[in-house]
Amino acid sequence: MHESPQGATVGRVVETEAYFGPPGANPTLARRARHDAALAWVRANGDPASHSFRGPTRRNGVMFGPPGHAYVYLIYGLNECLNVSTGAPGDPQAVLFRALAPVAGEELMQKRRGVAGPRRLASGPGKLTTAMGVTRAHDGRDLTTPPLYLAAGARRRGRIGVGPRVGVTRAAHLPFRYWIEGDAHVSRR
DNA sequence: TGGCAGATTTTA
DNA sequence: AAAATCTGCCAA
Repeated sequence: MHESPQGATVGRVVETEAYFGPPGANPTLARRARHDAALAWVRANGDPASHSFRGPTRRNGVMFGPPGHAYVYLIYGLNECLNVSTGAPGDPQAVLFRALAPVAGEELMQKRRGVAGPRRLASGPGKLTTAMGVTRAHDGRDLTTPPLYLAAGARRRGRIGVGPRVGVTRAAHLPFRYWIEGDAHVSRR
């Protein structure tokens, strides 16, 4: 949910990816058999695909701070990506929000996206931040309080798909991407 | 200090 | 398929 001067936009999270840190950290996920091997690998090798893998920088500093804060960075020179820090201070984990199903403020999302069509307004990490009006100005913000915050809500029925993270070349085998199976607003491959 | 790869999206 | 275009990282 983002309450901006332009209006409010709300989305239901339908796709995320998990990122961990350097070797020896404490990777934590819901207990699933297929994750046991992956988490053991991360404990030993760290997560080379994570921005925090090589230690703190000006860009990734939020990942090393307390959980529940926005980590927003620029990718490929033009798109911004929104993450939430999830590890305890010093444990640089984060979850990338890859796609939302619009719930409210669709007109504003369309305006921000510069499109007329009602569908697929936030089906990708860059499209998501554009639609929600999230920029690097939100980097470090507490995501538990307005204007930009996460709120508990009813979860859509359906299985949660699990697979490799998109666009990742290092540690490409790790199954840390999650999506609502069958949801039309998941990003396409 | 230069070169390049990168958690992407859009257009030809 | 390829451009747009910024950052962090590593080599020199």
